[in-house]
Amino acid sequence: MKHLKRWWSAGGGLLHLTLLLSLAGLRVDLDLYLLLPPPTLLRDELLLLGGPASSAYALNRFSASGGWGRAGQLHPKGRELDPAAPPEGQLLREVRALGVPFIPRTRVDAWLVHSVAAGSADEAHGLLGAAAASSAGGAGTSVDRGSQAVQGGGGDPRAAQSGSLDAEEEEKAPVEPTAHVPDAGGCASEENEVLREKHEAVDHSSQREENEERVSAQKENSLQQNNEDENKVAEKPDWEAEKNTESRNEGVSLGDIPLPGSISDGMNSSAHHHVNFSQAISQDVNLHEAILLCPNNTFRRNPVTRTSQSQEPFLQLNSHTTNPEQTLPGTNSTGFLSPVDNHVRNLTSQDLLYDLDVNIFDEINLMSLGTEDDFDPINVSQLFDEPDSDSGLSLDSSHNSTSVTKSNSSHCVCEGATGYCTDHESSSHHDLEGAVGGNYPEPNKLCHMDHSDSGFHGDLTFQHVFHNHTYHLQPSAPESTSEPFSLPGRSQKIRSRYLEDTDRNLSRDEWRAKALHIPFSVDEIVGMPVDSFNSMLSRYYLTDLQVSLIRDIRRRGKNKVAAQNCRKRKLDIILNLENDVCNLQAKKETLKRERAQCNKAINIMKQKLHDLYHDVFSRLRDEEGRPVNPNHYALQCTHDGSVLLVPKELGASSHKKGNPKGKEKVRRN
DNA sequence: CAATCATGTCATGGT
DNA sequence: CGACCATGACATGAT
Repeated sequence: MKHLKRWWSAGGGLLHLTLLLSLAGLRVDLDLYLLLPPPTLLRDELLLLGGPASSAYALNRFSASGGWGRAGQLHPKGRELDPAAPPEGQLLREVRALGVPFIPRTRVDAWLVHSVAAGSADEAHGLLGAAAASSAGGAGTSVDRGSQAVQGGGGDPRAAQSGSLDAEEEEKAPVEPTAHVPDAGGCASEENEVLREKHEAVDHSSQREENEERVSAQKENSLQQNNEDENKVAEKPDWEAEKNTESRNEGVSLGDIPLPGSISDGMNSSAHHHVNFSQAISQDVNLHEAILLCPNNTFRRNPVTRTSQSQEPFLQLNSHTTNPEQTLPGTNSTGFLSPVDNHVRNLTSQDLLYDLDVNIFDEINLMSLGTEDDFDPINVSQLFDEPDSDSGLSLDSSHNSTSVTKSNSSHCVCEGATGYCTDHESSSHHDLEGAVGGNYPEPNKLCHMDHSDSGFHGDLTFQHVFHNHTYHLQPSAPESTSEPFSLPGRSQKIRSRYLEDTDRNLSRDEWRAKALHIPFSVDEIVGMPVDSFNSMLSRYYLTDLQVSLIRDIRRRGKNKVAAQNCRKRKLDIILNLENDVCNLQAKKETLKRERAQCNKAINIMKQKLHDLYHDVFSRLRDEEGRPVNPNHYALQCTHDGSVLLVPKELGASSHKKGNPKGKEKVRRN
């Protein structure tokens, strides 16, 4: 869908509209053909792409009316497609002239049609009829594949039967993921068996070589495209577009499901039709791996669930798109249909499966991208080995899940599905966004998934597909009680991963919460009032581990804030004390200065008094007219204000006796 | 490489 | 008694 968006944003016009419709036709056909979201979702996707709503609805009406027009030409199973349609070579040229990268998938379909047309007419009618019925069914018409085949084809009942058979066997096939390519026949319908028999005379070895070359050539371009996707993700936070991208890729990916392992044979036969399907082959292989892996991953973990809940094929998902809750049990593919407006933050086992599967299909998309256009083996190897990648964390080295994906763009889908993000993270963490504040459609009981015992040790590709999911749950056990990487046996990559996350403002608790799929943000957990917090815990089905982690997060968060406040307070106190010290020191200096001034004034007063004293004595005269000696006499003031001249030796005694003996009144001259 | 700082976390006590 | 807060002590990473 990002291609769609690119084209859409590149310019409007009838050409683009036609192209969109064509692609939509392909998508819708894939939807019906491969049990992908119905055209209603396509409408939403187009809306989310930013295109005019009228166009989206026009698409819906268009598809509902069955008028696929060019879509029918694009897709060999389209309603208007007939054997007289232009050869796929011309078709592909036309499409390529429009810049449509769906060529590979179209090739496959075109090949399928041509193969069927060249072979059994009844089979062709069966397939085409089913496809035509699918197209005629229009947007939003949720019909299971079998009924489609019966209704549309009207002829070959095997087509209808094959629909359900495919769906069932698609779930069973993943039991042996490593043998998916040859075992893809497990998903094969009877038509495909016929096709396989029809083309098995072709040289397989040469085809493999050609495929390998094609794969490497395509993978070189894939990473470039992937980088473009990442850039687009970085500059485009809306997860819807990425979801659409994933959906498109899934559509392309899943589109190859009905073309089982025999498709390689079919590709060989396609040479008769002058069509190079090697690209489609590589795509088909990877996508088939993906589709095989998807249910395998989910059900491998819980075989009981697989047998008890997953009996419904994918088509059930498709038929219940408008009511996703009904499609949930055991069908992890609900991730495709994750409605945006579902209830937020209901953590369920299906939600976990949803994340799981979405991540898986993210990887699938990566692979399909890698095989679709460009592919760089070196980059891909880095993609698997790079510890700094974003989408996953391999917590358990025993899983060999060291591969870390760079398919950030696809991971945005998860975030988009959940639609709740509190962190200022780069798009690289979008695969985890759902963990914190996720959008979960139904509050079922949480299924604590333990991927550690999944025992999956597939090849690198499969590890790549699975590593995200090992990440989700690995930290759960030790995480609640210790640091993410405090255990001595932990991988260094965990540490680097964690440090990376912390560098991106992803706190430890956020990291833990995401790891345990806590459906609340750390801020919520910490800042929520206690009543709301308790009611929240009671409202959601959370495991003890999750509750414990949530409480720990709350405790740590509050204590962290308290510690910050405490330190801030302490610093304030220290600063205040320092200010007090400064103030007191300044006051002390001031007092010192005042004291000095006072002393100086006192001295001045003393001097003046002394001068006055001597001046007074110099003016005094005794009875004989002689100057009074100040050493023998002293001046003494009385209460009435008179001044007496008292002899010093008599001063003390006179003080006792009252009136001095030789007391005289001072006479001023 | 040690010292210092900043921050998170835990334990503990008080409210 | 539980929740919350304050704070000392410790660990760890950064500078």
